[in-house]
Amino acid sequence: MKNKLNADIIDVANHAGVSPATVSRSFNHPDKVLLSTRKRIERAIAQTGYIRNRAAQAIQGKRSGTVGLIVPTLDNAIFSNLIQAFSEEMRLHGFTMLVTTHGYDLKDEYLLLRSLLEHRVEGVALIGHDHSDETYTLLERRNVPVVSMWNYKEDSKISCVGGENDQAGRAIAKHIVDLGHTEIAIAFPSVKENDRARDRKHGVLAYLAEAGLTVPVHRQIETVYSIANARNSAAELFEMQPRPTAVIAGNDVIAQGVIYAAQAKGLDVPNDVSVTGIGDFSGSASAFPSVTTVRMRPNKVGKIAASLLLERINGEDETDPSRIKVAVEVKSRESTKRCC
Amino acid sequence: MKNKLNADIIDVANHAGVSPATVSRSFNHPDKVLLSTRKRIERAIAQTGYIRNRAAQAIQGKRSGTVGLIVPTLDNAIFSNLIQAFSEEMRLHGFTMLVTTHGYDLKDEYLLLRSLLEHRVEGVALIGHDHSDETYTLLERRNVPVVSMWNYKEDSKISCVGGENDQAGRAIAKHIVDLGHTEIAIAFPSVKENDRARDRKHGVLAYLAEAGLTVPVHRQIETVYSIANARNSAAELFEMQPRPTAVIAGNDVIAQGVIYAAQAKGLDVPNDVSVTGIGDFSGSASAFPSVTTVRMRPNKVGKIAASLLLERINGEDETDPSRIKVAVEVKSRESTKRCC
DNA sequence: GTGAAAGCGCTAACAG
DNA sequence: CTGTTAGCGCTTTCAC
Repeated sequence: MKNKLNADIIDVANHAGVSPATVSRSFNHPDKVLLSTRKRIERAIAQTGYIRNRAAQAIQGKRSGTVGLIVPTLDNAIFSNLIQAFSEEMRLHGFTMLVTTHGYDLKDEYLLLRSLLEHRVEGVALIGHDHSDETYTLLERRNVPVVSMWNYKEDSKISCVGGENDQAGRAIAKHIVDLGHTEIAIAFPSVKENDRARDRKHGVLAYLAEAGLTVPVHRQIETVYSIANARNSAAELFEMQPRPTAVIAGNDVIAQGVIYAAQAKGLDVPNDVSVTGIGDFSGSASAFPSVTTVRMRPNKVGKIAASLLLERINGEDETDPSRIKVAVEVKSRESTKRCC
Repeated sequence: MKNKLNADIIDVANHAGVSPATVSRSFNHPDKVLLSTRKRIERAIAQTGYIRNRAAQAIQGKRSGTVGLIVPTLDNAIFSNLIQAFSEEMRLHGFTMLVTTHGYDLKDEYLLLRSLLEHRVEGVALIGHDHSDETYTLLERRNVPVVSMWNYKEDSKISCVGGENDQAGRAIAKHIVDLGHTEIAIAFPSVKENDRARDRKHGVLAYLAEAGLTVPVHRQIETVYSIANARNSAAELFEMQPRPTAVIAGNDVIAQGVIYAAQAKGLDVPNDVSVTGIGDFSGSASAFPSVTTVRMRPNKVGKIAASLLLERINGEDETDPSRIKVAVEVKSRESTKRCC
């Protein structure tokens, strides 16, 4: 009964005068242990300063108590809400989250997945549907519970929870068209390896086309995901003749950049130009002017995705993918106005 | 040599015609294995689809390949940059990050720390210096490499990397005083269990006091960390008589909310009122008006903290805490102007 | 340079 | 309800 630096289950057992198995049981099946012995064990745990070793537990081929999350980036607000919601739900159920970022590089994503699997995560959450073949193959081969967040897709290979980004694009385009705008510009991030942005952009352009409106290439700007970049890239938009009366941005951060760019040119939003985002990030409703956008409900998505994943983790058999659609909805606010 | 679902090291060994020990070695001490056998093993790995089991590795009492990160929240931009930088550096060195959030509840933080230790993280990163006694005790008792990010403190119990938040507060207060403002208001988050906010606020008030300025209580508003809340809480500020000519906010998000509140009241920033933040979050420089703030260099802090932690993890002996001060610097921008 | 064998800390049967 | 036993998958001496 030496005083090791880090007590193990045997030390605790000795201290409590029981066998290691009983200590183990009191953790994993407390109902199968007499209350009095459980008390004794608890005291022994406190005395020895014992902390369970999940690694030793995980090695039994069972629960590691972890889930993996792979996101493109943590560096901005996009995924913050989603991750927070997902994380909280997971924690509520006793899971710890391993988080990694691939910086929109799907080659990297595969490597990250591998490393998560090395840690024997019990489930994996990804963003969207653009993943490398290797990623999909590995997922299937290992038969890991997995869920894709943020984009609903009717025929997704894996379970998914999210809004229809295509619909989001159409909806916001409709909003602008309904307001009578015809001189329209768009500002989107790169759609490479990013199905969310691609779907949104496609939805916007498709709706506009159906409405008989085309957006000339010089009015389609591409910008990376930051207010600064969006503001810079958008500046040129307001020098064109004729000046666009509406700018549809791929997300709220870009929209905010566009608004700043307009204001810096002395233009008023929405009187001189209407601007829309997609996402309804926290802050968009409180900005001045508040930003018209499409609500995507990241909290809901994160929470549902976590539940779905937990179900899969605890479930016996792997059924077909579940797909849960979270409704998107245009939030009309101060940054848009009837045209001209 | 059956085709198990998930190959283990023995399957690989059989496939390669070597012993498990050699396979293990080729992972952990590749230089101790003949190149030719290593090749053979690699092929076997590919064929079997083997993925290392870190849990089994960690159980040897050695490397788990993980580090833990405990932050107050992921839900907003504050820590995004910091986390991203920290995470990237860790990943570069082969570590995977376990992330948890405590929602500014230090009781919870302790529990989270315990759960991270259950997973045998090799090191832990925390935010700031406000932690429960239990947390500090546990850290010391287990002798876990640990680093505190985001606030420099000369006499911290544990290693730390960050700017001096007290100085940040003083610096921004000086900026406002130098511009001739005397009717000053402040808008800060709760300083309970949050040493960063407390130090900043203290710095601001201390500097103002030294300059002979006091901020009456009704001009000290408390707001939670969001643009929406800040905007709401700040609204009353602009109804007071005399109206403050400057508002010092505890961070950039709150500053942005204050700016919107002012604009919504028809006030011009900075002509009617100057507003400052602290933090220089991404976006603050590109806002319109751009926000005068104090640069805290989250990327630098995150990266340095990671390096420090890695040093500790790899280092033989635990020396005294290292403390690295990252210089803070006022960024004077459009949201502030000489008074009256 | 490689293999055999003895655990790492814990859990899941199986007895009792 | 509790103890005994036999591993989980891997790493690390120690021989060879």
